[in-house]
Amino acid sequence: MSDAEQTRQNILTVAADEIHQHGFKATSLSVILNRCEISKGALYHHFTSKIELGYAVFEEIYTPMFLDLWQSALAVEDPVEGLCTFFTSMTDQMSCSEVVCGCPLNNLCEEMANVDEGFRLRILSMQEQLNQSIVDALVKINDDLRDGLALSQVSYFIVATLNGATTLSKSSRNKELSQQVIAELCLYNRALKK
Amino acid sequence: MSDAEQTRQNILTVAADEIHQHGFKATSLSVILNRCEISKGALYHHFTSKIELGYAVFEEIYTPMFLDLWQSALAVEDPVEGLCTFFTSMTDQMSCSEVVCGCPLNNLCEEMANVDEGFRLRILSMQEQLNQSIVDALVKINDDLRDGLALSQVSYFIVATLNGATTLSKSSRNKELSQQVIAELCLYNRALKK
DNA sequence: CTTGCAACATACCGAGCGGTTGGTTATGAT
DNA sequence: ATCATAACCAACCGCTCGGTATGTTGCAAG
Repeated sequence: MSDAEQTRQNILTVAADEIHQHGFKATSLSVILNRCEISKGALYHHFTSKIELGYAVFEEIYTPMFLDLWQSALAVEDPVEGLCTFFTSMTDQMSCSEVVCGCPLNNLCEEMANVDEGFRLRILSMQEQLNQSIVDALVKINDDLRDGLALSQVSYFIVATLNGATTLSKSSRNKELSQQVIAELCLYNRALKK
Repeated sequence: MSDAEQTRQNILTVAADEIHQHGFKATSLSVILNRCEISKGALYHHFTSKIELGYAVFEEIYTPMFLDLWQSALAVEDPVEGLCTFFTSMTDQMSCSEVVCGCPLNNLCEEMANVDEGFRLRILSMQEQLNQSIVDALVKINDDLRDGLALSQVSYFIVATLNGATTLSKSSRNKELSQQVIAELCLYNRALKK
């Protein structure tokens, strides 16, 4: 990787971390510059504006990380159990700081979806991709599932609950609440089967 | 109501609306001043700082509005059905702008809980109150419910899902997603019964 | 060996922010 | 009628923000 590309990647990584911690608007370019030990000229050489940097972070950092995580949870023989173990192990492994910061994509959706169309469309696209992935995985074991399930609706329900769980635990500063909600979510998941 | 109190209430109402629309940090005092047609001196006569104004909005506007809403949904013969009709009618009646803005308390939790301890504790207290109200309502019809339910866990699950639903629909700019999640939530709710 | 452009660095800009200061007007008790 | 104080106003302050204009360095092609 060339030096320039290295610099770009470094900016993206640091920016992703800052945005995760403080949100997009509260993320200061000067902090990114300090952490990267570069000048403002360097940043604006690679990105035309703050918001373009934000889009790049979304597309090149958050999106692949997110999709890979869910894909690995769904690409098992029993995706229902795959999701349950995914949710449980995720919350168990989360550090306190991660609990407080929440899910980067959920955060961005909350903060930016109703403010910036570029972010909104990117988030929307991701949500639709994710929903399709879950539906596909559930269709594969359709014979084991209860009749009359609206799978797309079920999928959105699962994602919504998960996001709500992480938001809830932001106020309690611990993962207990999150774990409770996820325990209940796993009960719901398993009840999808016959 | 005295003129001074009128001014104070006006500030609170306008600030509540601005915070709902743009979040706390992005809410500009000068916008509030313009909308209220008062000077900065007037605002700082009634509130010592921006964040104290935020606390006042939370306690005097959001909290009573929120608790009353839930209380009226729960204070019926069958709270399970009460919640279902509450959720459904709420999303049905929501205007597009309300869909985009989301729930004020959920927004504040996302934005401020991990930044300001004053907000965090107020939000946490509200969540605990709300959870207790739901649990109390469910206990009353315990005989009609399935055995072995963890009612507090169930209650947090419901709230988390509802919050997640509003967040989801921020990116799609319509209430379809929200309605789907809530339809599924009603199925879950009714399945709590024997 | 030069020349050109990518890859940075430095210094600065205007705008908006929350907050303060010093004054003015209205009100209500004495 | 007086006078303290509540209620309010206008001007300003320091600061940080995203963004820009200009200058410098290094490498790579010709």
